[in-house]
Amino acid sequence: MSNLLENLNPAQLEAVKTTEGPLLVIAGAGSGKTRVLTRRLAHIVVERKAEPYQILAVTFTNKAAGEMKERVSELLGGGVNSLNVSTFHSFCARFLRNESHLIGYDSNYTIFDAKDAQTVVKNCIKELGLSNTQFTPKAQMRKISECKNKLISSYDFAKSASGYFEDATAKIYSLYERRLKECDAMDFDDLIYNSVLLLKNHETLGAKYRNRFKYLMVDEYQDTNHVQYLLMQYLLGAHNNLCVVGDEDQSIYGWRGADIRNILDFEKDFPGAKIIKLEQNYRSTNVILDAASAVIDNNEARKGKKLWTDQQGGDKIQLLLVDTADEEAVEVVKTIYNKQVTTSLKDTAVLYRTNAQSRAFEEQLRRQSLPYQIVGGVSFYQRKEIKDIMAYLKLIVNTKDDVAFERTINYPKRGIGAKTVSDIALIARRETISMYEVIQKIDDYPEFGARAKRIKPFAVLIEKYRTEKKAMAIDLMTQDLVEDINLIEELRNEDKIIGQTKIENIEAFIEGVAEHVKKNVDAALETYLAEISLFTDLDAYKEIDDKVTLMTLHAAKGLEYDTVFLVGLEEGLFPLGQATMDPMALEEERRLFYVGAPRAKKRLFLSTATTRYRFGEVESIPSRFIKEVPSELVEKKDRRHNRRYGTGSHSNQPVQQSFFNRKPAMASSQPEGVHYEFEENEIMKVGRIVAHPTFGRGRIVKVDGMGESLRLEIMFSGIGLKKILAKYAKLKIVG
DNA sequence: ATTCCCGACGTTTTT
DNA sequence: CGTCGGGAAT
Repeated sequence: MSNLLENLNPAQLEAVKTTEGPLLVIAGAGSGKTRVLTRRLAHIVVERKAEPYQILAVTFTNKAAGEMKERVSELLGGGVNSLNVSTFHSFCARFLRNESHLIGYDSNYTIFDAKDAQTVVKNCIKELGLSNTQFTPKAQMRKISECKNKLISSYDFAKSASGYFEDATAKIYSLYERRLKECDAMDFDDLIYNSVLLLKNHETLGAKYRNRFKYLMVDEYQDTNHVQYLLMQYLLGAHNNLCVVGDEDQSIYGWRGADIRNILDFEKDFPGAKIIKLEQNYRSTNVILDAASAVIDNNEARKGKKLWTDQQGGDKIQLLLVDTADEEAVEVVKTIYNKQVTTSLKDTAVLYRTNAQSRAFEEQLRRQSLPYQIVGGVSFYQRKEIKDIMAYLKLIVNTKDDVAFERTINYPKRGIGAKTVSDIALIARRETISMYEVIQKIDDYPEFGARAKRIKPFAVLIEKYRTEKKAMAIDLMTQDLVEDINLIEELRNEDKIIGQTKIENIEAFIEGVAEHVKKNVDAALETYLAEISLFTDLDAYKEIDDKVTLMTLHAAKGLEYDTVFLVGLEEGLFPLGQATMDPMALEEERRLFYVGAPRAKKRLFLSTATTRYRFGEVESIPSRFIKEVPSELVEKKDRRHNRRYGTGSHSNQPVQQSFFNRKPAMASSQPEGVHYEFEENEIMKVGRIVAHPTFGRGRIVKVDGMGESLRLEIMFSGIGLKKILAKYAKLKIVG
């Protein structure tokens, strides 16, 4: 197995061979980080320093964990199942399955996703009688999450809270915690938070795990937050064998509590730590690296590192200037289309700052019949129909899960209205039992009259599957359940067209369960649910298909493509909104650019539009990041119809443009500063034939309002009458 | 209980 | 254009 140490540059070799004591590996983009991590792990095993199960390696995504596991397994000649390579969240979830009884949780506790958690917060705000405009679930959830990431309990928070707003948040936080506990549920943050508390407060437990793991490794260390940092501290035994790999310049999760100090202070935290820098890049051309380096050089908070490559030169970076987001998509797709001959589609990616930007590209790619896939956005497991069926399964596993109860009790319809549900909730609170328990004993509560009859079958149904899940393969059980509740029928009735895709999703879900069963005979529903609760869309992504990939910059981390289009480089979009005002946030945006650019191996395209719709139509000015790229590395392509603005010039007079008046304006190449005040109705009048991106062709039958609030009623062939707000619908006039 | 219509909101990034 | 909540109609 001596080949473990072959084909490594000196720094990489050093990192692989340094197995003892604290080690920080600073790994620039494309510097062979994964190679080092996997070789190092395999090296420890081969040298018999530890058994595979005594090594713990943590990453952030399931995908990264899966890859690492696979590659280590290959290096070791396969068949090694006992490797502990997992994400922070899944490691903790498993840990808690074994140990959560110590904090009063059942081992079959439920994991609430972000949306479930927010629903609970919303209910708490309502229950406390607080104004839901002053206290939005989103903002409160964020504060709670922030606390948990810093290991601040609701109790601690309440103690230090001052003023009306903080007091209210404290109340929401503690009620939220109580509700979670009552549901036997944890949110994402709890998984790590509770694990840390357990290790901290139960000395014997801590000792057990510290004894067990002889080597710890953390990938993407720059993205760890405080609790994650603590988790590693509590797992780290006296041997001090902690290896962290990261790159402070790639820290892009500050908004999720990632604490860049973890990596910056590593030497302070672990005296005598060895530091190895991997600075040779094996991925991108010199041009691309120079551009990325030049931009990141504008940041203050960094250790300083210089990436280099021996691939000299390379294609210049193409800067594309266009008028609108739509034309940006047209130009990008045109370029992809022409490049197909030289670059296969699977080696091409379009990266953007926000998911909302994907639409225009999707539309154009579809128009050109170029296959594409979107990574991220609405994940499969977040779709309504999937969450619905999962809610049934969750309730079957954990009847205390009131969120699942409320989701399933009247879907598909059983004639149980809001009133009955809130009555059930009230009694559940009063008796401190779960909502499900209330309906099980419904006859005991005189509050329910004849209505109770309608609820009973639901309890019978759930009980049936609680028994069935013990005796039956879970894929067959799920299939049964779907038939039992008539879900397919229900979906078909809701909407003919949309229903069909939902039905397909349900079928795909069942297929997924079946696959899981194939891999794990006797698979338990409990563990399967736990697993998929931590899945993301990213994890399913494979680069096998020959498709163009569309995703956010965040999602692109760790991936690489021959050709990359970095789009929407405009002030306010990238860097995004508030970040332009806040220096720290701006640095994070800059790091995001630094993460994104070297995703390109050979060719990098940047693009900017001069107008873009974001909350009304606003004029965009080019991103400062464009100016930070040395101009000799850039080739400019101006595809604007109306070149009123230079690349860097600012127009202090925003041009009021709506979708409708823009078209004629462009055609007639107007001089600067002209306002195009068309009477929209001139164009959008009854009888006109228009094309809608999703509904197809249709005829305008009614026009209402004007300007921003112009409303149209359009009769679409095959679909029917639709009411549409013209401001948003991307309509084209056809006749 | 359910359905439908209106207005008000909203967009970062994700385990 | 989505989702959500409120309120009225059925």
